[in-house]
Amino acid sequence: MNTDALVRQARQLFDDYLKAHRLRRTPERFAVLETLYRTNNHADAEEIYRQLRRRRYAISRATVYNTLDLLVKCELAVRHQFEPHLARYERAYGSRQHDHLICLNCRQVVEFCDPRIHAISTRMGELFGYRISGHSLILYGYCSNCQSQNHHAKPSAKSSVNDLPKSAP
Amino acid sequence: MNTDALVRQARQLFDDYLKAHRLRRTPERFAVLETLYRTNNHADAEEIYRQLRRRRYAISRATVYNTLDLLVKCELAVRHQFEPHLARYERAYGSRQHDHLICLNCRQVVEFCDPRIHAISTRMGELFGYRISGHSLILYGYCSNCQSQNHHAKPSAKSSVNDLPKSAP
DNA sequence: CTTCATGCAAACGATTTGCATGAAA
DNA sequence: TTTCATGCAAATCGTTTGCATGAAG
Repeated sequence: MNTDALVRQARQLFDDYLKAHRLRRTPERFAVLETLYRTNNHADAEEIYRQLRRRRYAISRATVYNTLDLLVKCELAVRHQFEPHLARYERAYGSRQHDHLICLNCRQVVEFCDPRIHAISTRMGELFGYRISGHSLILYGYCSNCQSQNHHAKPSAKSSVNDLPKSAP
Repeated sequence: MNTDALVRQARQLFDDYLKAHRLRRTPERFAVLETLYRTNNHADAEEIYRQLRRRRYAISRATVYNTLDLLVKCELAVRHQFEPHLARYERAYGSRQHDHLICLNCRQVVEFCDPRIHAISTRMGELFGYRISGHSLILYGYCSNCQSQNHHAKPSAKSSVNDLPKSAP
């Protein structure tokens, strides 16, 4: 998977979408798209904002948020809520549907696919008369690396107490 | 399932936990426990707070939050993040493990079980060398009732624009 | 009497919003 | 020239925190 080619295609799709919806094709919007598509996945708004700033690209947080919303709307991005108070974004074009496995200590995210999830969706939809439009499956645990070490060790520099989800696990 | 009996048992477990950890057995803490266990499930902190207030029980929001955290810690409650910016709590004693199906229009929550989820957890844990400690599966869709009506109709009085999760589906 | 939980109000932090400016069409 | 997106700062809102008071032990 050539990143440049992927970015070019995503740009084209975004351009088409903006045209079709009579929205403005501003450089800021394309900059956010490109940053998301070139960033290691699962970035939050602040990461995208800082990455653009690091490249001395002048943009405001508000525009980053607006554009991410737009990208979700046109299905070029997916929004995830892995933990409370922090939305993470992932590119949606050029990658197949998958779910996530998260390490509660180092927060590493692994992606996986399992056809049984789709089967469960369909089955429950029928059972309860719902028209299913999507799902979110997150497995929580400790990666092999963190299992060897002490789980209660300080999380890596980037993270803080608030980073660990209080939900689910 | 007799609610009174359930509450009594949960109270006992909480009492034991507080004693064992040398924490104070205050009336506020038991009031929150009881409210959670008597409330239709999936209540948020504000609902619990208002319910206590409605019964003219004087308590502060801070205490409600503190106690809910405590209940999660001692595994008498589970915290869910069905939507951004709002944690919901569910009693954990006296109900078996299950997952959730949520209507994107009326926000009704249905619970379901499917053994395949456990199988998936185990399989992925092995595959990636993770020790799995929990999971969260949420199916999003439209319930039969909301399918007949217009999905874009105003959500019910209690909810607002912000209520609909922007993530996942 | 000595903690420790409570209540209040202020602080927090991610996200949203209102409005004036400036760029896209 | 006419929108409409941007940038900024202020507002929002669920949740957390600091500190003085009061109750549990």
